[in-house]
Amino acid sequence: MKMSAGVEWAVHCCVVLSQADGPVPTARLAELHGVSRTYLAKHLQQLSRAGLVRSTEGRDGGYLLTKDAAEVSLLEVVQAVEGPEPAFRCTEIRQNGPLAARPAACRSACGVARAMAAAEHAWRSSLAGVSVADLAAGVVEDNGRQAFVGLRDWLARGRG
Amino acid sequence: MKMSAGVEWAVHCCVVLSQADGPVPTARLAELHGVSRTYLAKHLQQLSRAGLVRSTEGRDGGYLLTKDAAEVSLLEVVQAVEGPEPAFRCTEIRQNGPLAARPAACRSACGVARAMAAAEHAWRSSLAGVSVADLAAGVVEDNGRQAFVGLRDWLARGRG
DNA sequence: CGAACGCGGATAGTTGTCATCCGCGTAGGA
DNA sequence: TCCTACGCGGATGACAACTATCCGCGTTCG
Repeated sequence: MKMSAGVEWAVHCCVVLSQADGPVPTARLAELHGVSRTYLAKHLQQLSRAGLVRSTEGRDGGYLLTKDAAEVSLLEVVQAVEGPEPAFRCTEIRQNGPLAARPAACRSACGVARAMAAAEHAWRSSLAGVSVADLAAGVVEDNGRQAFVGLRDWLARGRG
Repeated sequence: MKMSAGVEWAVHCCVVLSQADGPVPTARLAELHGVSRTYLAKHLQQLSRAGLVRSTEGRDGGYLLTKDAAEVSLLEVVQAVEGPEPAFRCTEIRQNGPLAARPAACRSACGVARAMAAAEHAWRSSLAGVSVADLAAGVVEDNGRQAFVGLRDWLARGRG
């Protein structure tokens, strides 16, 4: 059970976008994080389709957060990249074999699926409780207040 | 982010084993659940290596739970099949690029990794709170008390 | 001894992730 | 008007993981 590495990239990009003054192009985000430009573009497109991010086309274009960073939860970012499907998929094996449960008893999900769903709900709730703004605050806590000052300078240099 | 289908098989097998009077061979478990015998064998070997299940070799051999069903958590079964690695793997991209965080600031995990780890901890806690005995009780609740009577009969017919 | 069983390795088919490239449309500046 | 920088979507391919099967080996019991 592994999460795509694109999730990590997407989250960090959202944190950076929360500090940007204008649109940030893919190439800048890729250079900043030291990752593949073309592949990062794919994940940014996913964020765009999910509505978390807005793209400005044409020259001087780039990406912007669509909402305030405090309104964007980590869960939204993860699901934009990973998709909404739960990790556990019940195949209803209780309906297989010689002792198959009667369909009448299968109107509700089986106990195994219920327990798995509850665990994933706990996971999603935890992610939903963290916003991009919280993550940005964590960076300041770890790296000092001037951490984002350097970032804004570097982004502005790109716009020359 | 998908979980292996083998997890579902393994969990259902544990519930069945909790109701068995003696060793149950792989072929019987596979027939009962309508799944591939050879592939299920792989997952049962994983449970065996994890110590959740004990194998009796030779003729009339098969699998037994090593502990009381109330002592076996769903988390143990999931991790026996899926492995212990977390779904999110931090690649420390904060140390990449022109504005890399100083190594000194990276002694602790980055905020993103911390949030992800907290969510996975919530997931594991939820799974740890459910035992195989709880799942068996759920089957009785859904299918009536005689659900496992038929199962025990069917398993005994195999030993006939 | 023979039959039934678990164990481990070898082997593929299929799917999903990771990554790259190209052509297209769009917007701003010279 | 043209050029350039940019996002978008499709096509493509390398690689790993999951899914599935088979075989030979050792063990146990009648």
